[in-house]
Amino acid sequence: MNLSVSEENYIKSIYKLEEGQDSVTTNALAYELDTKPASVTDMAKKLKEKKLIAYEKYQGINLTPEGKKAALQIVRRHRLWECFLVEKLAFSWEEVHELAEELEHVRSEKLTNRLSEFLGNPAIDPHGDPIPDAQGKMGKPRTQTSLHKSQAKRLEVMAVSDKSAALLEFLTAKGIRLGTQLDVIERYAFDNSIEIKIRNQPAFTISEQVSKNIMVKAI
Amino acid sequence: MNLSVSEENYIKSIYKLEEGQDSVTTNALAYELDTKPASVTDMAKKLKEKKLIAYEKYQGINLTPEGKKAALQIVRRHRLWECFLVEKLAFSWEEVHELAEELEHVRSEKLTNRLSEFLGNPAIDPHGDPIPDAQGKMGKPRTQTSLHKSQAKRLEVMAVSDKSAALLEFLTAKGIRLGTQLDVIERYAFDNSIEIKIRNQPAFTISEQVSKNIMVKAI
DNA sequence: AATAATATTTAGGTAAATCTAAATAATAAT
DNA sequence: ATTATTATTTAGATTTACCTAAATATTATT
Ligand SMILES: [Mn+2]
Ligand SMILES: [Mn+2]
Ligand SMILES: [Mn+2]
Ligand SMILES: [Mn+2]
Repeated sequence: MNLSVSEENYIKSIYKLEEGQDSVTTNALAYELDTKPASVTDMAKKLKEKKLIAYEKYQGINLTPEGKKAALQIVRRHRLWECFLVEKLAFSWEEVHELAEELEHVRSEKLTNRLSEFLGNPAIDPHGDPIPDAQGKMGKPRTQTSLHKSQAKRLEVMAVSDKSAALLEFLTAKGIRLGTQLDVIERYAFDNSIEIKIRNQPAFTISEQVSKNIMVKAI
Repeated sequence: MNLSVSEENYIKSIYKLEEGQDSVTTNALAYELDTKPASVTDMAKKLKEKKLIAYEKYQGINLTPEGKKAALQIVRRHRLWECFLVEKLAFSWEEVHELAEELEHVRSEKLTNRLSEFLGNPAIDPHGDPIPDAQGKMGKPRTQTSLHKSQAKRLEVMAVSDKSAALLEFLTAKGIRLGTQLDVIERYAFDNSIEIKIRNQPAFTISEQVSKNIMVKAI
């Protein structure tokens, strides 16, 4: 199956939005891809024709097994390139998503597998997300719990779900990265903000929007 | 100046064909890009509009200084990725051109410069071609002499001008790579074939098509 | 159940990059 | 200097991936 760059971006976004939800909505996909609902409907017809998605008018979109397989290959390439950029070229985690968005479209299994090998077959990317293997097998995310929902007092940061440079820069500035351990000092019911503390540094408060996107594990 | 992938491929091909010639012909460019002359005329108008080429109906095509600058950046990315693939991912020289043809279109100066640094700022690519620096400065090819034209008896292979997998595989099979030293045993006027010998190995004969594409330096 | 609000699709269009076939210009051969 | 050949351009289509505006479905609210 030969996919265009645009088709690949759709497939990848559908895969992302499908998680949790039982089907992906036209508007959600348009928003995710920064395009218009009418364009999504057009592409949905095309991807259905190619048997990569199940789609009936007004019924939402789901990947077929074939579509999911394609999605996992794209995700694999995306995350491997992110690793490369961070580990070999010393990019920071907020710079790599955008570049990987382009590099992911170079379709060569040999290149992908050689790159993976070169990086030591990494299992997670710079944002804590698992990397599918050559067969498309991917471990479950190491945790599904956000700092926002977690009840624990002492936590370790396992992943970040929003990959915008804005959030990632903010976290870096606050000293929060993968593996960072922190204590929850206080939760404020009024705005769901959380006061946290890293090691011996002074405590500080983060908003709900931030804590929702930090995935944690109790320690 | 924001160029599409297609525009970049045109610019790069014009740059390549311009060398030696004083201008590039519609048909030559169509052949090089594996497209039709009518398409070239269309694109010529567009690139002229963007001031990347000088073009008048029936008069052939030349890069403007701006166009040349753009071309050198693309060539730089192409050749750096080729180095990466060969030196870090253990690809052979006949596999890398096609992959670099795609990777070259990821436009990020930061990525390009970091990649160059990671590779130790290489000066030549796996085919012996010089790599432009960040400013677009490129050393002259180390030699302009083909094995076909050279009069010398003892030579060193400096570059290969045809990047087709067919030729490169052939050369590899015959034990010819960059830096290989060889002796010319005989030149046959009938078909311009040449008998050569590498070290202690038995001599063999190569055709004119092959010897034309091997760039050499007398030693 | 009727109406309002929201979501989705359709109709009809645009821009980029290609194509084929036909027309025209430039060059080579008589 | 004609004529033939080759090169190039134009005219008119096609495909992909978008768009806006209008129509239609679905869902939520009275
Ligand atoms: Mn992408
Ligand atoms: Mn990532
Ligand atoms: Mn290319
Ligand atoms: Mn090369």
